[in-house]
Amino acid sequence: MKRIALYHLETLLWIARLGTFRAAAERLNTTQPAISARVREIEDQLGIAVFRREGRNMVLTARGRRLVQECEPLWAGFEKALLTASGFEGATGVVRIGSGEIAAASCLPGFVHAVERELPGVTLELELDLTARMFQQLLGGTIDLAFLAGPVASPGIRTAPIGAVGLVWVASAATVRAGGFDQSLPVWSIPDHSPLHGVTVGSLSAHGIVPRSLGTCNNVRTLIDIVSGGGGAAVLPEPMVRQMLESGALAEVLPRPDRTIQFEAAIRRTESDPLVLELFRRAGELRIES
Amino acid sequence: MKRIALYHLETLLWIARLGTFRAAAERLNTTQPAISARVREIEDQLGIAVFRREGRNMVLTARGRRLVQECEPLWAGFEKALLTASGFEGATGVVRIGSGEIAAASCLPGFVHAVERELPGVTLELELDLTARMFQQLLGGTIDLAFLAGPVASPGIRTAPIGAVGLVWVASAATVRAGGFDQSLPVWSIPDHSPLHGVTVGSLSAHGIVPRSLGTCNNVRTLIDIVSGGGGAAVLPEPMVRQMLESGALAEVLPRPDRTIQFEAAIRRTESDPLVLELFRRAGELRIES
DNA sequence: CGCAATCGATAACAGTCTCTGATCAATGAA
DNA sequence: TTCATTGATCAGAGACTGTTATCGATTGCG
Repeated sequence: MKRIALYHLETLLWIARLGTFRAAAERLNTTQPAISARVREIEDQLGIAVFRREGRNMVLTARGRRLVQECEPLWAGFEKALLTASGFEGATGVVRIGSGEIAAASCLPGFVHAVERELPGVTLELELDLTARMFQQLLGGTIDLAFLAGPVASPGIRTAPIGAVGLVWVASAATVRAGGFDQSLPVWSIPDHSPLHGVTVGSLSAHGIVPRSLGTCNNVRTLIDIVSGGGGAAVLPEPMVRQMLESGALAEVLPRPDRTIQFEAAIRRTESDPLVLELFRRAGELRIES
Repeated sequence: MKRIALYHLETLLWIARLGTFRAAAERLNTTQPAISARVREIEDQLGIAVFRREGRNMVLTARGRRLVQECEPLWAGFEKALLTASGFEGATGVVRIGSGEIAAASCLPGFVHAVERELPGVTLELELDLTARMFQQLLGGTIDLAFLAGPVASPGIRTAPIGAVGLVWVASAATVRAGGFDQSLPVWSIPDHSPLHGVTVGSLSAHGIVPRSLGTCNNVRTLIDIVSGGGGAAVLPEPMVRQMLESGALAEVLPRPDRTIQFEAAIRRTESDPLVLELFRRAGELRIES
């Protein structure tokens, strides 16, 4: 009984969350046989069946479910006790972070740097994806913490604002020299998932402009490449193009839109891992500014 | 961080209780170097000093003390969750039981047998000692559960009555044939720690008997040997001499005293180990009768 | 002061455990 | 059926844990 370690319980909790041994193995950075072995150890030690075969999946038995329920708060409390004891300096573990591309450009460098400086021992695994998919991944347990653009709200998700960045209308210097912003200039934007899209459309109609075309690209870096290559104009986050504006590669072609892009950090509302909560707290202390 | 197991915490808790690594090692049925290694593992994992050298002892640091305080209920919670999950059938561990000699004769056989039948995997370590010393051992953590004779009360100790046995005045058959109980017959008893002593003295004065001598022996079995060898008369628990009464080796020499010997189970009031609490609960369900 | 007792640290070695990687059987979907 | 997925199993390598036998440091006692 005493030979049950914390990672046994952690394993149990992640299997319960993710549904399969394999997913838990991936989440815990190990292999499926190792997960099987841990489960078998738990069952041997306790002398009960925690899982029951159901088709090709394993499902918690009644006792197993109860055990998980009882252990979850205990495990969280335990992690918290250990982490606070070491002032989070001895924090160890892997935290998966998802981020939208715009948020990544603005938030991730500073955040990652701060974590690596203040919490060595914590490994971050970053994954850039669309905001929409991020929610699934958060709720599904594939990621623990997300950085998103635009005010979002969803049941089961807890968010904290971490700042905003201004927007600018830019086009390549060559485009400006060739006549500036007129109706013949293509406009590029991000698919309508993103708040950037709304700002682009709104700003165009506010200026009474109907562009020749409104192209979209789901990758902001590529979009910048397109614009800087003379492909048209776009509304972009100021920090992402600041350098190119300063170097003259890009130029502003319309007044800056009033609206800003809000950034938020997000976690599961039911998150109990103290390390994730601590990272969320620290993320909330980030102040992103133009 | 995840590599900390439950026994690491248990180790910490027992060091905190007992004061030295060595004592904890003995209590946990292992060696002192193993304890040192566990402590080092905890400190390495947390990156903090849990103990500080103080003369030739190790003392908890402020952080260490806090960690212990926070972990104690968590550890108990884990143990309880695991034990209840397995219905105590998978219970594993060593529980130290202290017992007075009289209580041992009346309570231990049944209790030990029940535990071995219903809770295989639980190892009991029995130690017979004087009631007075039992309290020290309980409070000091050397034993976890005690069986005692006579109503006792002490701060820091929780007790539960588990029954009573009647008393008989006995002497050897030879002694009875030689004239029965008269003033010339020596009386034997236990030192005044025990309630038996009070009963012996009270019963003598109630019968107006002043014995030739009142010897004491701190070992009841030896005392029985003395009496059955013709050495005198004594007040003894009925179950302990029943067989010798039936076989005729001993005979009753005075009316049975009204008073009985009460038996109680005792644990630390602060006890948190679910296994010990469970054994205490089961002990409380014992019903000892004459 | 010297001596014995106690405390904890350390090193070497043996035994055990745990993980990985490569399979295999069972199940369900195309 | 064929293929993809899930978990079980097994052999081997590597890491970990515990024990024994020591050591240095400190304390208490003559």
